[in-house]
Amino acid sequence: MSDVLTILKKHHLSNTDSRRAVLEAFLQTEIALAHQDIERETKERFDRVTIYRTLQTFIDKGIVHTIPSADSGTRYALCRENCSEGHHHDNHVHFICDACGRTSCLDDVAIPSVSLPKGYKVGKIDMVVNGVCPECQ
Amino acid sequence: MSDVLTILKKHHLSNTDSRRAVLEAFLQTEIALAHQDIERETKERFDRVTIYRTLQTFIDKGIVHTIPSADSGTRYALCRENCSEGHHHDNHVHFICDACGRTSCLDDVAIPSVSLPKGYKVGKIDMVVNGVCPECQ
DNA sequence: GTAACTGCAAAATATTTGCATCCTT
DNA sequence: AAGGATGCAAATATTTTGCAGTTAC
Repeated sequence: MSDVLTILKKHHLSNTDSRRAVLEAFLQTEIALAHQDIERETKERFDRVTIYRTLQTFIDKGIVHTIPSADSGTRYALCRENCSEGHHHDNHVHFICDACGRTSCLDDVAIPSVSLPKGYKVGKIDMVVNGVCPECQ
Repeated sequence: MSDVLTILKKHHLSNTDSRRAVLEAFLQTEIALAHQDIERETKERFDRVTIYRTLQTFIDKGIVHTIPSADSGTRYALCRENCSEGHHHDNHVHFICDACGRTSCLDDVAIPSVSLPKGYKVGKIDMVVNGVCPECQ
């Protein structure tokens, strides 16, 4: 069974055209995708709204995560492991290349721990590095 | 001379109503402000567009910085020090409270260093912690 | 067959641009 | 006086919602 169907089954999601196409778009790339990238990758076969809803479903189920950014818009990437419904565990650093604009997950770089002042309860931690990627050097 | 005028003068900006009002809004709060917060704080005296342009000017001059977020929209906070035109040096952790929704700068918490794989050139690093703030515990 | 998913229309929200006018220096 | 800043109108972009028709199981 294909990866795509495995993922859908694992998360108890029905097997629809748009879910398969969006998942395939993620599996075929190393980088994080913006909503617009996904429309293009799926060859405009699906309505914009359907893609928004599909992405939201995937986020709810722990299949993809969003990457924070101050400048560019929201980007999405596959969760590599351990994410379950309603609870993301992404613990890796994200990298945004200022030259090519691409966002990627550095799956092998763990977010270092940080200690906050007394009274703060820590949930999720995001770390986003901007710079120049190896391809653009 | 007021803080506000000192800041404007330091960055060679003309002394206008909207710039004074926006700066005062930042000086009167501990938390990061969204565009909409600023409209409210300045009592809708200024056009939405003017506030966008004022904020962009402040970012360009190194007076405020934006805080990345995956969910909520862009938020802005004063740079405490060391930022100069075209170059931000914010090295502190940002905190977003999931209970009250407020975003704040933890000026005393430095972003820990992280080493990336060979080939990546590091520019800016952002760290955003989500959780529950002391007031909401 | 039924609940869930999709497409379309439209609303709501966010941000940018052009231009004429006004204000700061 | 001159250049920059502002307000208004409008364009553009992004995301959400309602609803009727379609599809997966």
